[in-house]
Amino acid sequence: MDQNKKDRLEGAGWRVGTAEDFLELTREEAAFVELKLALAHFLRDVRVRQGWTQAQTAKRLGSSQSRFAKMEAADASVSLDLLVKSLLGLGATREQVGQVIARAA
Amino acid sequence: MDQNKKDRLEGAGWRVGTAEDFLELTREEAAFVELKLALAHFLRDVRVRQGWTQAQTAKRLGSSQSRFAKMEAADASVSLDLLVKSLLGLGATREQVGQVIARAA
DNA sequence: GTACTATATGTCCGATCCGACATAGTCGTC
DNA sequence: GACGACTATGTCGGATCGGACATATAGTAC
Repeated sequence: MDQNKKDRLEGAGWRVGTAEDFLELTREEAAFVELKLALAHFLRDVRVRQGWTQAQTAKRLGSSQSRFAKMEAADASVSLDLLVKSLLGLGATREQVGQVIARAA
Repeated sequence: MDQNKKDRLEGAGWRVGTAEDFLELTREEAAFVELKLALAHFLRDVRVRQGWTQAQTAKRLGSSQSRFAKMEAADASVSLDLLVKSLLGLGATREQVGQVIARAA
């Protein structure tokens, strides 16, 4: 974000900064959501790389399209358990999951 | 396990093999429990390294001694979410968590 | 053996999660 | 612009999780 836009927004009563600042997350809360986001993106990658739709993939996992969409969106209603189990269920390895979490992508 | 013992046990009606075979876990179920175990051990390491008791550590996290004991034991009633949040809450980094999951310890 | 501290196990109930369904967007193709 | 396939969002009932408490077990010092 450039400085002009920042100034304009702040002038209009917005606080501008990182998601952490904005939502006033603690360090560990921020780390946790980033971690979930990383897994969610990886989940999408895995699916898209196979050329599957959300509905197909969900069925394969015994879930529903809507929940799978929420997984990919790292929705607040999806747990780390569900994300990790889904990744493993789609063939990802423990090593891959760990690397994604550790940032290495 | 040596072959003699294996034979004796199987002769007595036991199936002998890995935990995976015994409990008939699928590959991803096995990977998931191993992953939880790794985090649970790491959690204990972190606590012990600081010289804290379970009760002290639990209080610090806003939890109870009994639940913390279950975390360290990777009890079935403990989620990945709780394990990861607890580790981050004790100061572990995302990178460390990822490495533990990826096996590198 | 008792007393004390630390850890483990069992249970309860309020909170959160998950599959399912409905429905609303989005993007092509005709 | 209507249709179709895909994805996103809202909600609900049943299932699972989590803090708390009680209690059991393990280890140590006296």
